[in-house]
Amino acid sequence: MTVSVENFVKVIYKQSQLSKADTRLSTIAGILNISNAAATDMARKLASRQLVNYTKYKPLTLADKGKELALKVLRKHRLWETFLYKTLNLSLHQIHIEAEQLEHLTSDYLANQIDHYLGSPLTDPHGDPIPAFNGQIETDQSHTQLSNAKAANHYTVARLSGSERDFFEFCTSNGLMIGSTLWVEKQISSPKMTEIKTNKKKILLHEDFTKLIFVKPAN
Amino acid sequence: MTVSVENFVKVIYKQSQLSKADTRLSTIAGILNISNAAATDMARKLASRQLVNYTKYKPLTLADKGKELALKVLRKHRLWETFLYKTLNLSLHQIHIEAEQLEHLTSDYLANQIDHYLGSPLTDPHGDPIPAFNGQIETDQSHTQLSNAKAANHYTVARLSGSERDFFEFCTSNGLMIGSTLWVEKQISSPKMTEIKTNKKKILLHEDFTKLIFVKPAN
DNA sequence: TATTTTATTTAAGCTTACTTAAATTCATTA
DNA sequence: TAATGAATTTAAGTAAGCTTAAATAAAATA
Repeated sequence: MTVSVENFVKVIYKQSQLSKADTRLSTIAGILNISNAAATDMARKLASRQLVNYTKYKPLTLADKGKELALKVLRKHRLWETFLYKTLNLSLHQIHIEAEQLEHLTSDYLANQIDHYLGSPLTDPHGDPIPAFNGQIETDQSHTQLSNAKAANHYTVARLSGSERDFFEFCTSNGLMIGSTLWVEKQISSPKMTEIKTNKKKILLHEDFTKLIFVKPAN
Repeated sequence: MTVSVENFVKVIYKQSQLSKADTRLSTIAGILNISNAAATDMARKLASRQLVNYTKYKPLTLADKGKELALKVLRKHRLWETFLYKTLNLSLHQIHIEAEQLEHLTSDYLANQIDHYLGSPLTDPHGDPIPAFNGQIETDQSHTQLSNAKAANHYTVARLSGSERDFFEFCTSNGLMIGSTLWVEKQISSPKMTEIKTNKKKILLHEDFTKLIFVKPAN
């Protein structure tokens, strides 16, 4: 499998998992930074290889083999992130950058060795679930975006699903780490913002960030 | 830089370092498992990019930029080998297999982090020198191939420069590891073989292996 | 030195993964 | 429902990295 093919199915998979799933061709092409024409081409080719279900003018979906491949790539990505975080202490942003490359040239054998070394973790340092060797993946339905959290409630940070350096630096410097608790002061509707309290600090967060922060009710 | 380009300059560099340096086009093509025509093509292209010195019908040599690139790739390869050996305990053969892939998708930043984590080692687990960030590389002239060692002398194993599983498994199971000492009993000329003694065991080694085992006089 | 063998190059062609530009289909809305 | 605009597809073309087959140059040998 080439890097292009792996990224293509990976992006479709990730898009299909979002609350607002959008797997239209132009969306996929946009994320991959290729032309729509190139995406059409790839879609047809991968359909002939039974990786993608492709009907002209319809959104793309993954066939079984394509989903399997996407999960394999995602597994390698997240195992690398966890491994680099633990051994080399790279930042949340940096592990993503490096894993984005390494995921494509990692053998199943090496992935399993890393998994074993780490004690088969269920999530990576961003809180994203790590698919098992057989493709099984935990999908905790109790997670909600901070933008949808209810005011006057305690929550625990469960996932930081951004990929930009600014986002991670903001989170790190404001104590928004996996496992930390926060209090939702209030939700503001226009522009969509959320006021929260962490460790005595009050922070006003724009939707751009609250959509990327997943929380679950604190026990 | 693509994988093909990196491998091309890497192979030229490694060939140029051998005692019997052979950088003819067909030799390079053979190692890379591509046709001579493909190698000619690549040589011309890389010459135009100032990576390779190419004169029709002449052996290939590296230009400064090409040597720099080769050393960068080699550095990443050997850092990965050392890292995987230390953290994951992979075998001497396995670290080579994995590093062969990872070397191409590793940022300079990540390589430096690995280097720092390892305490800037001078050699990898096979005894091969690790180029520094600036391209400096140790070339210990006191190493000789076991096939050229003098009979009735003590030596220390300094490098195991093969890449096949069989070779490493043989060395491992016969106590031929970096740093272990051996006594050269005698050299046999036809067929070229070497009789050695390690830890009470006597072993008769064929040139196929003794050419790959580098030793230095034991102190 | 002439001939043969071997190495290298040239030529033509293929696949992957892209591009831009034009044509077509779909969805929306007047 | 007909027109408009956006999304998608088709068409034509490019670069990288290969292939095989034929032509040519270099090296070896008689």
